[in-house]
Amino acid sequence: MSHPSKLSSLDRKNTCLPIGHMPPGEKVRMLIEACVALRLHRSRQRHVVIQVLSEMDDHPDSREIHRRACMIDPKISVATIYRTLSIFERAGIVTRHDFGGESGRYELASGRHHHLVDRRSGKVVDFQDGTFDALLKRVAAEMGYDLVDYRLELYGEPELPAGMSSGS
Amino acid sequence: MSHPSKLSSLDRKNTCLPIGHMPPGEKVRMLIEACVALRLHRSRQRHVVIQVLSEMDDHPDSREIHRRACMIDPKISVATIYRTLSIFERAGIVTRHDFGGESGRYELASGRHHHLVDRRSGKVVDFQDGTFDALLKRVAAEMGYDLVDYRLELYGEPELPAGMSSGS
DNA sequence: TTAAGTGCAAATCTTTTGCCACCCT
DNA sequence: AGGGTGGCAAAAGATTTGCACTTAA
Repeated sequence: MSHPSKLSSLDRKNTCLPIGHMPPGEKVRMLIEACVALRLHRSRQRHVVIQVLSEMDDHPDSREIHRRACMIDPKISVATIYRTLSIFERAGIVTRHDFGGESGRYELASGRHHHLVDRRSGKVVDFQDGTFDALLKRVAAEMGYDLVDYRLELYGEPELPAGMSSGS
Repeated sequence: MSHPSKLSSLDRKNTCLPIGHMPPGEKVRMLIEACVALRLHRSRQRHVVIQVLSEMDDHPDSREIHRRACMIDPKISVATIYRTLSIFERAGIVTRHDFGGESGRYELASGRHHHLVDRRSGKVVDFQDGTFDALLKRVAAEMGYDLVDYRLELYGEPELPAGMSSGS
């Protein structure tokens, strides 16, 4: 707890940023705004992370995010990456997933959507479907619970259009 | 890969053992049978793990499983626990989950069911619902994928029957 | 007999932290 | 000025692995 910052009040908020498919530049602006709201210093490193996050369209792990950050600022440390991601996660700016099992993978929190992991390539496809929310809320209620959150991940193999050589 | 064993052929099979709510003794018998099928030596330690797995009705992590195993055989090592669980997982005998984030949690693979994590107590409630399978298969197909597997976890807070003091 | 299995400790890997210098506000 | 921050390296925690010894088949 050497870096408690003043997140306490903004901790655990459920709001997601209204980031759909806006251009990176706009995301950057929005993330900086979020930092201002959080009363975080706008340090050079923080800005680098923001830039990396804004340009992501996949779900990289911490190591990969660090690598990308290093391409902008070669001396940024892993600790900073972890600390920043951790703060951003608690503030609801990014979401951390545990897809494979190895290391956590991140993405910008952008409203409710789900993931389909391509077992062949490891790629993650995002998709939306409002059907689940109501259905799952009902399921939880039947067991006596208020649905706070849920995780839904599909694992699939790409359908082969016709006869194609399959790997492996 | 110093212990490749002969799992290769039985690797990645999708079949789950038909273990519903059968008594522990029967589970033990069934797991031993599975070991025979896998051509695994029936060592003392392996039997201890089987016994522990058979008596579980929760979702303990490796450390907890080791602790329980130690109550039967105090000299069983963590390495053995990990190695055995790993083999069992690859053979489809147990399933490993990443609920919290800390360490993996295990359970006997017993057909399709889902989890609702009680945010208040950390307890995990299992439930079944055949509705999802067809629905998700369709969703995946719409994106051009064959649904191989999926993960669905609900996080909820227990509904308070009436007026009760809430924690936090 | 002999390959699989085990224990132990060291090695990996990911993520967190203590400490101190430094920069943003 | 002063507290939030970043870097570095050590720490922590989970899981894996090399090696020599046991043991099931």
